[in-house]
Amino acid sequence: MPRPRVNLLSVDLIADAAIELADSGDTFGVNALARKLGVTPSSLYNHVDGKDAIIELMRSRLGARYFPEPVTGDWDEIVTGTVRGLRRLYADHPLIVPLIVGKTITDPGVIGSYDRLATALVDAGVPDDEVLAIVAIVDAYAIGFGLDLASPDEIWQPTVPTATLGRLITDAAHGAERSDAAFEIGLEMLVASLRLRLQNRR
Amino acid sequence: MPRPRVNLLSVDLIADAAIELADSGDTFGVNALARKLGVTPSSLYNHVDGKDAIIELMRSRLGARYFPEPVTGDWDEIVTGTVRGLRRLYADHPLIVPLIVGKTITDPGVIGSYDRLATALVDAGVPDDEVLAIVAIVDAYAIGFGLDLASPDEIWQPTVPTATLGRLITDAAHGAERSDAAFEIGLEMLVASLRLRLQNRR
DNA sequence: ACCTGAACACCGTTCAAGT
DNA sequence: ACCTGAACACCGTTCAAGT
Repeated sequence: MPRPRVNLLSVDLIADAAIELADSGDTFGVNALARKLGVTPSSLYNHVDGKDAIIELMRSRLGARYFPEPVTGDWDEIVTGTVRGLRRLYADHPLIVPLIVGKTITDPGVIGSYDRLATALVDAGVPDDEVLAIVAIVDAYAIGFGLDLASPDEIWQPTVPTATLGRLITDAAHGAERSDAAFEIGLEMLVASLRLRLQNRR
Repeated sequence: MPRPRVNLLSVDLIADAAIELADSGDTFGVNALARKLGVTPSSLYNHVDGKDAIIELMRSRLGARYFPEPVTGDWDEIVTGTVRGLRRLYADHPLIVPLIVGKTITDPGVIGSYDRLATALVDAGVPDDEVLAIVAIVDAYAIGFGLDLASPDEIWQPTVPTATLGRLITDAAHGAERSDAAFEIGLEMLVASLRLRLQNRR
């Protein structure tokens, strides 16, 4: 019964199924993932090192998918390219954001992306002790918009009368175009602010 | 044996213990919380509606503690006041951020804070369909800096050589003052951008 | 009204046993 | 090398039983 001639699992299969499971909205977990793959939970441990490793695997796989090649160019092109990529990733897979937020990043590919961003900022003249903060801001901006795209009517759920919030939430058709426009404006603001900050430093 | 003459639990006791537990870094959960309170897990359900309700209770209690009175003033004062308050909250309790992020906000006090911010933006002339996005950005900015303050050397953990990131992480003494300065600069950038955006709309 | 203790369905993880 | 099945310690939640 055990061990069919052709393998049932692989790291890639697990990663893809994990992403699908998270996207579906069902509660994410090792057991549910095994169920989805038609396999016993313990089988997964032949390929992967537990739940956290699976989550890191999802980050890695999505990173590779949304950044098939390194973002290059001037520092501002790297910033906008990276933020736009992250935003598409989070917009397409908003439900993985709560899963990965706050978890340590180890995947070499993803580390490489942040490293190139940090290098570009250093090369552009940003003082060392501010680079990490700026990278974090850039990341937070993308995550924030990803979460916003997810479903704003689930972020705030007023149980008492409100002056403005309740009306805005019900009014918000929440079209992708409108959110896209707001995102681009915010990104321009971000880059303009960084540019200003750089000029003052030189 | 059960039911001592004086109650062992109350909503406030549970909330405070939950915050302490989360801050301690031990894995957060109903069982661990009950253990900390010297009580059976099922006892908690006489006062509180389960794990998610406890987390929302933590948000409520911390919100009341860090915003003892409503933030008032012009829209920009409300923005800066709210962001600074949120940032102090997240900086003092960084480990609750992963717990609350992405979870629906229902607490009337916290809803009220966001409602006042939204109202101020509407009054200042921000178009309805952009207010929610801006509120989300403001929130993401505070959360991002809260996470950043937590422990940056745990966010990125390079396993391969890096050009810049590894050096910055080891160099970053990560003093509170330096992070404070970066936060204030970023906040000024944020408000300046919003102000510019408002002028163009009028 | 408030707490216990038993029970339930479910976690994530380990490991011996099979091929 | 890869999968199963049993086992483990642990979840969150419900509920009858006690005072």
